[in-house]
Amino acid sequence: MADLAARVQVVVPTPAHSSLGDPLTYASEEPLAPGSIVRVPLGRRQVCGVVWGEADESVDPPNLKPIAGVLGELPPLSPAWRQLVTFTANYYQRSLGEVALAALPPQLRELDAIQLARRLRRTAGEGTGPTDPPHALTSEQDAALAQIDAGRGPFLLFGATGSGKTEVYLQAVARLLAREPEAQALVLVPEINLTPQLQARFEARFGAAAVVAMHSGLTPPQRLRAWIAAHRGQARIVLGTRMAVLASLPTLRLIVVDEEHDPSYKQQEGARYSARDLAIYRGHAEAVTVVLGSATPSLESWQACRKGRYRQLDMALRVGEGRLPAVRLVDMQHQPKGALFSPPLLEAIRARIARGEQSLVFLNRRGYAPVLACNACDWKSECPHCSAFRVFHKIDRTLRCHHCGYTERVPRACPACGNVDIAPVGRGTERLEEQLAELLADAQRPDGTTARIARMDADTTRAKGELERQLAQVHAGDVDVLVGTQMVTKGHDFRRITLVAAVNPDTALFASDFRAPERLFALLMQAGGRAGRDAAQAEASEMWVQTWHPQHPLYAALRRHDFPAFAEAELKQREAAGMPPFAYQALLRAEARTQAAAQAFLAAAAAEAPALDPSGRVTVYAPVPMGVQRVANVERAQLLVESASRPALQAFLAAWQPLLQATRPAGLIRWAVDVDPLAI
DNA sequence: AGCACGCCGACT
DNA sequence: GTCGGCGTGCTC
Repeated sequence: MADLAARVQVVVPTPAHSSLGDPLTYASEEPLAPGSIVRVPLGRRQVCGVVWGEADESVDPPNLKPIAGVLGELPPLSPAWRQLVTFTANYYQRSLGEVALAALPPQLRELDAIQLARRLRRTAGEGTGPTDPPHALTSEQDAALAQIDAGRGPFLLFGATGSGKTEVYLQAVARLLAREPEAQALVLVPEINLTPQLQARFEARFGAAAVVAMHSGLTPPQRLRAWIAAHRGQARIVLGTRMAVLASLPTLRLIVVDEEHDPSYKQQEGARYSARDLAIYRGHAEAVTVVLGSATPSLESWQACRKGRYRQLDMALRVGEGRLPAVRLVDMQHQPKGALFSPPLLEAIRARIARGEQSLVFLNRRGYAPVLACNACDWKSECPHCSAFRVFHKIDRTLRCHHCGYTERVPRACPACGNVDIAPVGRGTERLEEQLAELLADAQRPDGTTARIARMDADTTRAKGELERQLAQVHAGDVDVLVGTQMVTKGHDFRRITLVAAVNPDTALFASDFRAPERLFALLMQAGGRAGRDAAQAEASEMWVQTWHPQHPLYAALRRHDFPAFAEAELKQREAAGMPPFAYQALLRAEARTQAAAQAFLAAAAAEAPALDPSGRVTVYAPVPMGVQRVANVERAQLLVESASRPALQAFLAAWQPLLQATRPAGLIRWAVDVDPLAI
């Protein structure tokens, strides 16, 4: 072999459980700076990797391969970025390479040095300059900003919907850039859908050239361009979804996490990180100001404020004359049996239609009905590949499995007994739309025409551009009643909506998932926030909740728009039950051919536990099948690990990892650890 | 995770 | 007789 003087350690995108979790050693003609992006041979293929350091001279593996290429035109990734990746990999039990490469734009993996050089020469367009001057601040906004200016936080900006949190973010960024023109700000939002609106506001304020978007909806070249602009410190403001928290930002000074309670911040596959938690870590490690914003903060963040770890900034008032809608609870026990819409709600919707106002009705279930059942035998529309029912979609007469996607035409007769009398059980948004159309057939708009009802959910917005088209329709006033899943409650600014109704939210009150009430409260508050955004209509705005438990404390707090009371009550329960945020959790998940094989792996893993935790600070529970036990013919089971001490849990997981790698029973397909799971 | 090699069922 | 199923093993 040629004289390759240097040895470098390189992280490559291999999973932690492949026994290739550690950096690999390669030969190089010259030393390479840590953080350099390289291409290296791995087995029979070539992969992208990141130089992590110099290899120990004493070890001399027999078959050192040489580095295949270096993307030398890019500055190396900074020590701070590598530290962030290291922390993320350790904390979430993944390999360095998997996290590092997931944080780089996918196209970077395919380019060689020459192709990259060509891309780098292409300069970015000018774009429009700022058009929107700073708005006048309320005293609450002013006070919040003063605090953000004075300290690093982390801050929790607790502001009602409509209290002007976005203006605080904008001016916090403006003040930062005025102070430090080279600084960078990172603004995170929960969903791709919400980036265009926010991007428009930031571009209007700072000019298009200052802002780049970073999310999975971009094309590969757009993503590469955005990443490079951030990495070279050219982009002043990076606006993105959770993935953006891992972006290379050499002069980062401020991180904003909008709607910090939103579950979308937790990645649900691969490295299952929480972008909100990593933002906090990054703020701490890189001396960066962090602002979390929400009208309904996560109980984790709320508790951190109570303990003085975060600084709470209150903004209780709506900007202008706006006020939060009155909450009306309909006691369904006093309504006609089996009615999906109670008469008073229906009446309220009619009144809105007659006045030319809009209503928003939501139900968190797609399709026409969740199950189709035979009236003669016990056949139900089970999915042959999953332990779940296929959902009846009337619109194209299909039965669709929402877990594996398996779709069939609805049978003419019962497949089991031949009976033609098969009927939908339960209801989804399609059926809601249909029933509402019948019930409101005689409702008249101010001009005497009939009411127009539309539905918006994942099914109607799947096609590209459909979401925007439907939103525009609502804005234009072409819709009187909008029916949808909870996607209609997120962020969209519907000016003419004066009634929001939750048709059947009770299920979350008694769900087995201990976070269900927290999510329900946030959902209902957010939904209520859709109504009465226009000050002129705020008086008439109402949030309707149909419930069988009108006396439930959650609804009592909702009625007063009293998140603090809800949070106090919920935290008290969590503390008594020893649940997060008073305990830290991790799940070990296994997928296998058979349920027995999945559980055997988990049981073997659990058997190792006592030796790893002699002080007994970590509790390992028994393996259980997952809620939906079988998906696409794969059996799934999981095991909960819990500790009151985060370091104890972390130490346990770190010690457990190599043992898990060694346990490989027959039939096991894969396994993964989920640290700080959102649902168990 | 890829991507190989390696042994058992239905097609030209 | 081959094409191809996916089970196990390896990658500096």
